[in-house]
Amino acid sequence: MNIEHMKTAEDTSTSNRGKQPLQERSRETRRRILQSARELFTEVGFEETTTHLIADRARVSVGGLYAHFPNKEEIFLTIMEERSQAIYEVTKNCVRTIREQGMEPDAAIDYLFDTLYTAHTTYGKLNREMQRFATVNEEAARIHDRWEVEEAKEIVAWLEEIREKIIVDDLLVAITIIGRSTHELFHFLYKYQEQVNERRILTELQVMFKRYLFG
Amino acid sequence: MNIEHMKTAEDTSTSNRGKQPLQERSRETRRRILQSARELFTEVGFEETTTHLIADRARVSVGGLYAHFPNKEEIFLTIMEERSQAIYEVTKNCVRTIREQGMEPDAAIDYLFDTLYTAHTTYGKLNREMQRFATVNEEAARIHDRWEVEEAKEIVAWLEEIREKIIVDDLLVAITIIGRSTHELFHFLYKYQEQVNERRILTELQVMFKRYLFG
Amino acid sequence: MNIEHMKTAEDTSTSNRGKQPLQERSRETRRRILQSARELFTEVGFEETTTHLIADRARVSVGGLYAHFPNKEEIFLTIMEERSQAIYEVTKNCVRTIREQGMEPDAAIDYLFDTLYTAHTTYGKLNREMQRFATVNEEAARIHDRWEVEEAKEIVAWLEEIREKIIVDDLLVAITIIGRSTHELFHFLYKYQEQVNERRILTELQVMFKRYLFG
Amino acid sequence: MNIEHMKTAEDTSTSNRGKQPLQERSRETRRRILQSARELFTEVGFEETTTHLIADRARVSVGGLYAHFPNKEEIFLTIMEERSQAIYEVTKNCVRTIREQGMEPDAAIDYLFDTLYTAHTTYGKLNREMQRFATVNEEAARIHDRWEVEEAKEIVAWLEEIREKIIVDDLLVAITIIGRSTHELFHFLYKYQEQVNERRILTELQVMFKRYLFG
DNA sequence: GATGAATGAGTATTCATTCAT
DNA sequence: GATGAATGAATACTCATTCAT
Repeated sequence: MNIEHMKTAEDTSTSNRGKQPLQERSRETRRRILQSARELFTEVGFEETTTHLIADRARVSVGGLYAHFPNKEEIFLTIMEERSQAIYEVTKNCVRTIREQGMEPDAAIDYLFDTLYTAHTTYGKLNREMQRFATVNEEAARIHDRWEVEEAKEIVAWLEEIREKIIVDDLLVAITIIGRSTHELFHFLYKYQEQVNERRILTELQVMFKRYLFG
Repeated sequence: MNIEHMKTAEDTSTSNRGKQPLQERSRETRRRILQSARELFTEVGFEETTTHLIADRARVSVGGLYAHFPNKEEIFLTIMEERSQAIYEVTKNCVRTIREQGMEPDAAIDYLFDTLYTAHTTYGKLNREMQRFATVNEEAARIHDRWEVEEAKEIVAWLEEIREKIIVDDLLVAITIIGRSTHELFHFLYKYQEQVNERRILTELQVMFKRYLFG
Repeated sequence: MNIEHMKTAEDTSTSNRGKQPLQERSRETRRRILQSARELFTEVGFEETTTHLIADRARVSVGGLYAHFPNKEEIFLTIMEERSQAIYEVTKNCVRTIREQGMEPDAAIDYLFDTLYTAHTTYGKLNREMQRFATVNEEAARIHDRWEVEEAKEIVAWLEEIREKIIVDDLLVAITIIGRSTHELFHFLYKYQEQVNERRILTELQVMFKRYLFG
Repeated sequence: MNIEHMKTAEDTSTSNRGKQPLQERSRETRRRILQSARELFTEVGFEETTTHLIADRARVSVGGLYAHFPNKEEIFLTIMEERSQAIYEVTKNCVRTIREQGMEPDAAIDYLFDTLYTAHTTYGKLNREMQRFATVNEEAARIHDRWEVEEAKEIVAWLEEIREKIIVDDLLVAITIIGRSTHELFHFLYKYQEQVNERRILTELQVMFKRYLFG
């Protein structure tokens, strides 16, 4: 992850992952496959999700799967791409709102993290599976890193605008630390939400970041 | 993970995972099996490590594996237990040294994190695999949580001693956040050590935690 | 084996053991698998028949086996069900013929046992394997008992019609004894057919039963 | 099984099955092995009884087993021989008692079958396992047949003495039929003793044989 | 394009037997 | 003689992928 040389996500656009079917019926089938796969990856993880399981749930034949995707891995990567982009969009919109409403830094941090937490929670287990996959699979690592950089860029751009209020030297390093910590804690909260005080921990996390950024 | 009701790890000591062979030859074999398995789990992860692979590398027959461990899972759990305890011991010794040398809080944080980072780096990928395994396997989750609690207790005990210097309300919540963030960043550093400025990020992490705890 | 509460076999019909494939090619494969398995179970018994052996002989891949049956056990049970039903049909038809032709009891017994012996001989060793399997496997025991009861019902029904010629009190007990003895002797004859006078022993068995039933 | 050319069991004496250890300690070990194996074969059958199980129960090492017997099969055969002889002795003693007490044929049949049933019941499942083993293993078949002939000879000898009361022509064939039927029914009674009227069926079996032999 | 039957290499695990100590 | 650690061939079963229809 070369955080220095940021490229925009569009450069290496992923829109042509798998085949791009021309007909409407086919697009609908592809959608159903992705939907089923996303559910299954979320419920039981990548390894435990068999191609038969995906096909059955999508009401497609196993062979049909391979008309749309070259292999199971590529199905996961497609979903990973989609999902990463979705999270990026949330961040981007957050930052826009913060700007438009001229939020105070403290309030902005609260707003940003609350929103992201909600976005994360929807596919809690899938996020973890994506992170794990990036450990094992080169292409997944590329996707993960690319979107992480995109997200960082959005936030850094905003922080630049309020640079004088920030006591941290290296914004990129700061965002890296904050980003990774956040993801880990989000996952922790997702997993132990029954046993810990979710709100309490989320708030404390915001306190830590505010103290770090603004003193 | 019930961080409130802390038990000491010794209570549920794991020293008798697998069979305890009587003969020296057997103990040596067991050691070789664990060594090979540890290497393979680190290199390619749990799923990709086959029993034949472990056996071959340990210069044991497949059957031999099963004379020492009831199944592949138990081999992993044994290694996980061992490794978790080792990390805990490092923490414990750190805290002792901090106390004995009467270190200043700031210096203590630096010392603690530098030491832990070194300890982590040795088996970087294995740590991640352990964390992932805890996601999927109940017994692994128990081991993970148990040792995490032990570690937290050590650090909290020290923080209590310098309570007046700390501006955080809930020490347990603080340690949870710090602990999780730390593990994640350690893993990040391990993975990208070639591409990022390791020292720079580690220092910045310490800065964040110091600001959070001491203002 | 509750011989008192007779249900008809049709109630718990087994026709849907394994998957019912839709395509003709698939049905043909299933037939080949059952054929090979039947041969092998007959030749070497259940334990010694490996899934690879069945697959090879059926000119199917191992995986193919599992597309048609969930496991090796179920293959055996399917064959057992089939075979048990076949024997039952023979009995049923015998009794019908006896009735239609108004056979004398003595002649009827001769006819019944000769016919059943022929039916048994075709799969002599398989019958024994089935009996043994019923010793070890609950479902096999159920199948065995169910069809034994069906057979007994047919014969008892006929005996009721000629009740006044029978000197035995409890027809059910009598049929149980006769049935079990018959199976055992049939197996004996099958095994030692080379070394003993088949006809001689079969005749003598009929004599014993006639004397027992009719005095 | 050539029932015509009867040899005495002593001819092919089995006394040298396995090694004949000289020392007392060794004989004691051998006894313990056979005892454990007999129990296990009875409880779970031949296949399910592992050499480790036998060794553990006999408080011997696995290797120790092989000092006394060349393989697992031979352990079974030794037990089979022993057990067959024991049953033969019961029959022999029965016949002696019948003779000494000058029992009437009817009473003698009752006495014989009641005694044999008791003898069988003690190792019900083991008997079945022996019979099954004789199906699969040549040597086991030889043992089975040899002792069956011995038993038959004892009974035939007695029947010869009361020849004028017997309406059956060929005593050997009669005894074969009776013997096989008896074993099968004994096993049936052993297996279903909870669900059927044991006494009722046993009595009826005796009735059948008496009618057959004496009219 | 779609189907689903078929493939077969790959997996964890078992267990009778051997043999160095 | 005895031990018990070690062997390794063998087993049932899985599943991503292919391909004839």
